[in-house]
Amino acid sequence: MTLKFHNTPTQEVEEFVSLTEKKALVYTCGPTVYDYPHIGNWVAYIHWDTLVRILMANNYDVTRVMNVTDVGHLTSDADEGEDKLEKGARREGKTAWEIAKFYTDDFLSGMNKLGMIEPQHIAKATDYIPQQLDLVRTLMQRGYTYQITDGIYYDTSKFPTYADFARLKPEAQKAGARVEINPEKKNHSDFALWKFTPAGEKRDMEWETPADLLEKKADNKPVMGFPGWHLECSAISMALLGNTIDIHTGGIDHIPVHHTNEIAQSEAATGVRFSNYWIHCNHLKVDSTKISKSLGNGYTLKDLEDKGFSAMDYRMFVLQGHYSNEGNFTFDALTSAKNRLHNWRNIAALRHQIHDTLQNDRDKVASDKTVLLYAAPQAVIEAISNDLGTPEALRIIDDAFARILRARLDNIHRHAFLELLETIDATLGLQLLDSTPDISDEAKSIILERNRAREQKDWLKSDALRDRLLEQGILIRDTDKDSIWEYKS
RNA sequence: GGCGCGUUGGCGGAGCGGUUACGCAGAGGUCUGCAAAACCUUUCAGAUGAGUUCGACUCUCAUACGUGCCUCCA
Repeated sequence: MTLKFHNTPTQEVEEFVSLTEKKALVYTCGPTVYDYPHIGNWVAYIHWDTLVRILMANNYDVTRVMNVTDVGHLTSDADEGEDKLEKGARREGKTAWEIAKFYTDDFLSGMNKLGMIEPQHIAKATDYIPQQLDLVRTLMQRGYTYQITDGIYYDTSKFPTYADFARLKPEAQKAGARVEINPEKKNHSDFALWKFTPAGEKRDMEWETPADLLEKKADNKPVMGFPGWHLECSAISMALLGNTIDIHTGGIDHIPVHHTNEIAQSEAATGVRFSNYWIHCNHLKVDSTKISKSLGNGYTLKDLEDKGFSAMDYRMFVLQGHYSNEGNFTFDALTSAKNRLHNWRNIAALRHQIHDTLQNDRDKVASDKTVLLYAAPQAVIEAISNDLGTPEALRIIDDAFARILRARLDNIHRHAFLELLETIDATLGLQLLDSTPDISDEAKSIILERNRAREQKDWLKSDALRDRLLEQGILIRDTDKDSIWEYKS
């Protein structure tokens, strides 16, 4: 099967060809762990989880790295702002290290709730300080750096293709820029590789700047410092995956600055292409407007849970939209997604109610319905392989489920049905199988008893038994042949 | 000023060059011991104007409106 992705540099949907056959090296720009992630942040990770799943469904051996930014991410890219971690630490009266640990753990637990496949490597920026310093050293030796008062900077004018990736037009951009320009910088787009701790300050997180990286030293005191944000992704990616990787993912906001800078510093250092494919997801709006702290619409998973929505409900909501489109979150839309997932679960639960022999299955192969059901898993994989077309995949699943719902239980091909459910869980991570356990033997015997009562037209008894099942969270609906149970919503 | 994304039926929101999304809500009906479900029907679907085409909601261009990025952010 052909895998295709929209590749940012070419702005086209391209066929995916990996560096090594059937192996995929993937790098995901991870969270800055200074606060709870909001639903907009999670959109990206849900899409990248789908990316990993569809690679695996196409038999790729995936090695994925996600960094955790636990140092150096400034609140402003004018390279003057505070470090987010240090700021968060002051806010909560803790050290930056404690803040990083707390929010990293919270992030990982969120990934788990959302049913994500954990990357093979979760790399903390602070664990890769030597590699980052090595990268600065290489860039220095190649003449790409210069030192000013507050740090060591990358000279973007030395990298001729700097503007290409994001199709930047530096002069035009300047006109509308809201950034204060650091007068010591040679070019507007130059960025800090390594920042010096300001004189007289002591940071929770700081490292000694190696002497050979400093242009000149006034005295013999160590110069403390910390990495600029862009440096870590390059250093970690190259350390764990090599100089060139297959796919680098991120949000669209990363295109003009973060990824542009990653490419500049990585390719200047190695002389080879940093990543063959760049996949970027669009942003999520809430109630048609941007997510921002001041509007109070940056809901967290916890906020959704408090309102009665699970992480999986939210995952369904995200999968309903395409990653390249701007999404719009509303609680009505989330309710729709929740209902859809609930309906799907009830359909998944039908597998407990089909009692087949192999012989039955063989007989059913002949019918058109079962043929269509057999085609569904492949169709789902194809849809997602085509530039992560999850909305199309959901449509295919709805189609297949509608056929199942209309069919009588003994007309459903159990094997094909199970295969479809397994494919859905493998590619979309909705955990339909895990979330739909069989009912208890007691409940089953109540259903049998009720069926006997119905045969005897003892409606009083049958309705009483139905109420008893309802108390256990089990709804019964009678069709002309079967009595089917469902989970109460 | 530059770079993007969007505009679909009562609401939210998809796919597709020629046929149903789906969810929520309303109305009528079929079926049913009842309930539920399912199914059928229904309320101007495709911002506007051109173009390509035998044929466009789907491709191209323009216009209008909305919205995001160009400080940190997914």
